[in-house]
Amino acid sequence: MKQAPSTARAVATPDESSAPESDVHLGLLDDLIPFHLRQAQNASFRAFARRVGRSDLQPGRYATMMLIHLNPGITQKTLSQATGRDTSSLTPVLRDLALRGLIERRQMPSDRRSFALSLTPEGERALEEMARHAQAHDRQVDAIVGDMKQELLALLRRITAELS
Amino acid sequence: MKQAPSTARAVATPDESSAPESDVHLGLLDDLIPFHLRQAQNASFRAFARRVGRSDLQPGRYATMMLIHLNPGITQKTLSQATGRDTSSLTPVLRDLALRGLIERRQMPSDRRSFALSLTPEGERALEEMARHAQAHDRQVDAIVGDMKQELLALLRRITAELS
DNA sequence: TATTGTTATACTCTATAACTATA
DNA sequence: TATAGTTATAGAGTATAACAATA
Repeated sequence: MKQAPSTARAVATPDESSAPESDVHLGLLDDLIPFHLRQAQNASFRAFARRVGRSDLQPGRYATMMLIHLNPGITQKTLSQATGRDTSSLTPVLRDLALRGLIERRQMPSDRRSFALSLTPEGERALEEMARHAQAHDRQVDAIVGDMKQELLALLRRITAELS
Repeated sequence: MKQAPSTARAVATPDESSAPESDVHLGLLDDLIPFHLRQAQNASFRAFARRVGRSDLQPGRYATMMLIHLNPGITQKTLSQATGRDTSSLTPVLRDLALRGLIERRQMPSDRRSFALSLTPEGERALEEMARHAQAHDRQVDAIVGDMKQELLALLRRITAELS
């Protein structure tokens, strides 16, 4: 992910606009959606990680567990599609979660190649603890966005859908 | 980074809303800004990477080079602040770019602890080639967002600023 | 003492290719 | 033949801690 600028500018002389971090010139970057999408996502992730701190469950595992919680019996294939990852990326994550007793994998009788995923009671507890941090984070971002939330969500969903 | 949901839902029975990837239930996730921020950023990055293909310059290097281009003489410290990374994360990236002849590092006479970064002519050429891909990507995202672009940029900038 | 940057090290996330087992 | 998932392997990106050079 990253940004996407445009024509390169000759040398210095950039015009600043908003100065997100320091007084670094962003030039044309400042008008590009992919750039700011990344900056915002990055800031949001770090803020969330800061909240979670040295918790047992790391931020990266949260979406995975939440999706399993919301879709008990989901297979790895479906889960990988939902998050846009290859199934091989999911294997070590799920193995780790299973080893720690947070998820359960049951071979499906109908198709023994597949495994139905679900959270264990301990997994549900871990998820709820993480959810407390997440809720605080969500509320903070909601407050920043204010009454534009629905419009923002609509735009983000559209970007995701059309670029997938 | 990830998303942040909230209260866990008991078992199945999730209400879907928008079905971004497959027909996976998103439940409360679907109403959370951090979640969709990540999904959109992820989709945007992948779309950009797809465009660039097996190019010499990878997407991850693009923002770094663009910022050096826009701010010739910038130091590693300032650059790391602008992108929210630790200086130690930047070291290998800059070393690689320097080895490939794309950037130049001049020790500053005023403070010999610092190095002034700039693109070489070859670096400028590489950046311009990458910028062509980026422009096409930018235009695609612009088209998706339509006339809401300025509002979206304003929201993303605000999220970045307030969570930093 | 404080700051810029590097080194050593480690961890997370991700992918590709080859593979197993099922279908 | 095609699909679900694993293994082996690799690469990108990031961080912390200890350090060197300089301020």
